[in-house]
Amino acid sequence: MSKQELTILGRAADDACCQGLASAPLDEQRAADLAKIFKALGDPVRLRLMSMIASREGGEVCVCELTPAFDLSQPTISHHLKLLRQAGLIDCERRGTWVYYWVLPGVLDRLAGFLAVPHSAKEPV
Amino acid sequence: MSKQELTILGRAADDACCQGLASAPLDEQRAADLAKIFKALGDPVRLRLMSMIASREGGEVCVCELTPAFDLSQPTISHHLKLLRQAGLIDCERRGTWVYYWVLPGVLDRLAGFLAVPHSAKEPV
DNA sequence: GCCCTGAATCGAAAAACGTCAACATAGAGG
DNA sequence: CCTCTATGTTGACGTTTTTCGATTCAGGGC
Repeated sequence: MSKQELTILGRAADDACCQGLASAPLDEQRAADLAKIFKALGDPVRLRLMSMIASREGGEVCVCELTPAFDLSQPTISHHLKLLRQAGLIDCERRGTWVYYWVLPGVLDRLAGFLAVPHSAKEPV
Repeated sequence: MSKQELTILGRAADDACCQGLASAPLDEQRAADLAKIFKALGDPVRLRLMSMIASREGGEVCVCELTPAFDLSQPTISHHLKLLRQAGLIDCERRGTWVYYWVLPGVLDRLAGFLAVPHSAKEPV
């Protein structure tokens, strides 16, 4: 359950951190990988899910706490969580009856690093 | 041509920078505003467009330089540029026959700040 | 004025997406 | 084993998105 295409996209975000959006034109492959990540964040429900998970003390949230926060059916939430997982943003683990989700460490920081031009690159001092 | 809904979404990203994704669960409104921005970046073509514009020495690119970089029709590129503009990420100006695009200053940094948890908030030291 | 070039808009078709109801699966606890 | 609860999966449907060709608009030059 916890291994999907995390590696690929994780790598994508990883590489991306070292060559930001504004440092050079993206090649098609990297653009495709990164677009998948941004697309995952490009939905209000998924953004809120991410926020609920990321802001959680302890880093983990049970699905049973996420679902009732929305006016959506349980399968829909499950579907959104799956997309976030396939984008390499979160992962999950079943523990008895419940499933817990957490944000993969470093992903958000790498993504932020990709967006923000490294200060040094901006101002050569 | 240069004033669309830039203000609204620009504000959204602005507020967001002060209350990151991981600091507290996003309310519906902010989630919707921010999702629009991420959705704009959630397409390979638009990501490449953003990158081509952002990485440009001088900060400006003529559409006539962007269009031939893709295997897509001119109207399609024009449409993607419009979406990026409506998301508050770029702006443009006509100069004679040509139209030039640039990345709105600070937008990418604010977005990055929204994603990356402020270091201080992470480690209270 | 007329035409030419660059870019945006319009209208339509195909593909992708978000959502649900129905069903399937995984554990816990009898 | 049977049942109950918590999640994931499937199939379908309406909406949105992506893309194009055709058209329109804006300026420059004749």
